[in-house]
Amino acid sequence: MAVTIQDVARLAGVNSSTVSRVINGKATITDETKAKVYAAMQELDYHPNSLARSLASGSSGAIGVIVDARDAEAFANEFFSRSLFAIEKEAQARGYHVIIANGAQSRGETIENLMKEHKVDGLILPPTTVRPALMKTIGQFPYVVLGTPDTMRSEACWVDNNNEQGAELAVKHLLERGYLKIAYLGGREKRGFTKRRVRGYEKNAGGQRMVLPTDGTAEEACTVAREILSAADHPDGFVCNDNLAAFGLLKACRSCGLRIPDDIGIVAFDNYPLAEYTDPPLTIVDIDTAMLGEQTAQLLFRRIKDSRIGNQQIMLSATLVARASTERVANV
Amino acid sequence: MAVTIQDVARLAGVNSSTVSRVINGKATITDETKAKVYAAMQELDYHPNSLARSLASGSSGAIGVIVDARDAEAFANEFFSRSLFAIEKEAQARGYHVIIANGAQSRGETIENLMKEHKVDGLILPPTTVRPALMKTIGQFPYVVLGTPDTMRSEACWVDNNNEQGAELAVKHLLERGYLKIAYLGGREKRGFTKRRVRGYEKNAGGQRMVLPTDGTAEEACTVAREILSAADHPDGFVCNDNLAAFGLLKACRSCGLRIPDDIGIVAFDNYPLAEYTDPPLTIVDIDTAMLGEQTAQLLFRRIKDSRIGNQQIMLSATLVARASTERVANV
DNA sequence: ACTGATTGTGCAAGCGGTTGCACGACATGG
DNA sequence: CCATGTCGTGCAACCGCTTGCACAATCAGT
Repeated sequence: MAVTIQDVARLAGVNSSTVSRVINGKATITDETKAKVYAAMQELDYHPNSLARSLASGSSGAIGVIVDARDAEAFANEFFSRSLFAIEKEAQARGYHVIIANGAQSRGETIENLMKEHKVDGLILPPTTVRPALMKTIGQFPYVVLGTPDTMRSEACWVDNNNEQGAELAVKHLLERGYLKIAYLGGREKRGFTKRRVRGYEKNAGGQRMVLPTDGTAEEACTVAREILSAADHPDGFVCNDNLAAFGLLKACRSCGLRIPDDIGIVAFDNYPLAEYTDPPLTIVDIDTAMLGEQTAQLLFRRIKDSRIGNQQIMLSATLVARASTERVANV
Repeated sequence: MAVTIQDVARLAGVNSSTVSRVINGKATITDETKAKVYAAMQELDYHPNSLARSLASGSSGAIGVIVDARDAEAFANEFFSRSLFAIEKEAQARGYHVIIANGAQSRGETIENLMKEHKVDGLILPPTTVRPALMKTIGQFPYVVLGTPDTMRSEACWVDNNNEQGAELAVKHLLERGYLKIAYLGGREKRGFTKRRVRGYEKNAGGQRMVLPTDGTAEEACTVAREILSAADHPDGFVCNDNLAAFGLLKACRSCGLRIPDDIGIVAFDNYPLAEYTDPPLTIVDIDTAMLGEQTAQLLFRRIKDSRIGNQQIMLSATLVARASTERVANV
């Protein structure tokens, strides 16, 4: 049916192995022969069958990106999408394909299959999948975790942004701007990255600790915030775990008649395009998701190429982008 | 190195072809033999090499999803992400993998390679890739366009939501609520889906036509809206091309001292989680992206299974979700 | 009991490439 | 001028699985 390497060889008057070598540049070939082969390929519109090539060469030419998504939200979140974009870019530059797979429903099965059935040469995993059981089977295989795993933190191979340091930036900024009583709003407290952000918050909040976890929705953030803000000595500064929490908080402030940034200061995590279009625009802790994806992919490809490269941990730092939601003149 | 089908066959005391048949259920096999084979597979922790399997069987077991993204935004947009989630779900249910690839930089090359190198059994394409040249090569191959192509609209195979009807809903809703002068804000007018939305707007706006295209950013929407709103007889109803436009418009209204929904009514396209958390919450035209992805994937798999299934066009309808941004009592 | 259909399994030829080994041709050095 | 290298290409095995064909064994029908 399709045109094979044999057809090309026949037309070019050489052996198929020569054609293979021309394609892969794996040996010294006369310019004359090369020309004949190229001409034949052109004429027949030859495209090597990547399946056959993979089988013979032992590498699939693809990497797998596992997502842990029970619902569409995780797929849709900016963090994942933007990282994925960067990952795909790195992969394409190296002639690799990206297979995405949802690992949520199938506890590890998907991941192991991708690996054991030779479908991918390497894997990018979400932190939740890092468990001793899985690591035992996957340990020898090229993988990188995108995020900090809760367990096996110092053994696993991962790339993450520094959530703890990000939260520190946020708290310091609020204090500098003259806010006195700082709370942390949003996020499921059990989640790894929330825990680390909370830790960064605690370290710098000067002994105070007011952590207000939610179920992750804007709605609950609003409810929780409203309750807190109705108390007499409510906080005047908030670090929000994400944009949803910030939106809920904004709504709560409106309904309580509190003004931002005069009465309340707000810093939110994540660089969300719309965070600049709230009223007022939100000061944010910027997570460079593109860089994150890029670094993760680069590390993975390094490990695919050279299996001796051991596990390493890369921590990228976050930066603060000040906007109007904390624009209070200090110590008024 | 890895355990092969031969190893299993040897241990089970049968021929490798029997093992193959057991795995694929392609023939009648004694229960006894089956049991032996399963036991051997278990004992050796056998995983069939999908590469070899694909080569022999002629199908890769993967579908490709092409994204047309110059920047990360397209990847990050809800539309794409949520559809992708649904597509992956359908694929996983059928034992297929999903390969994503950015087709933006490489005009068609990526797409053709995916197909011609037998890397995928089918493709989901963005509307922008539908060109006669590409269709000539891809026409015989199972594909579905996610969105309405501008050219070859009636020949190509696609699934889309009804943007025209969605815009009609929006305009009718505004008129019913007593808004009189309706404008369309946002979107690059050249883009296919924007064009169709504008058409739906025009049909129902009762002869008036005020279309305000932008470069797609919230910033420009804000600038454009501010200018329009400063005129004496400015519009009192807006259909926004997306949430970014709506956010820009909200900001413009604030700065002009116009109140929503009393002075201005707003309907925005797309079901964005935060659209409920603006001030006031936005009335939206809900595009069911999950359904869109699902239908697209299902159609693709039907075509993969049965190559005689011709090109078809599926149009899903949009629904309106009324919220406070249009909550004006009619004819006050 | 004999023939023909059915069932269960083995054999071996692919699927379309890659790659170690071999070998002839030509260049180089003593 | 012969021994020794290097270069360019062909040969054939192999990657691990699928599948058409063959064949022995079992079963049903008359």
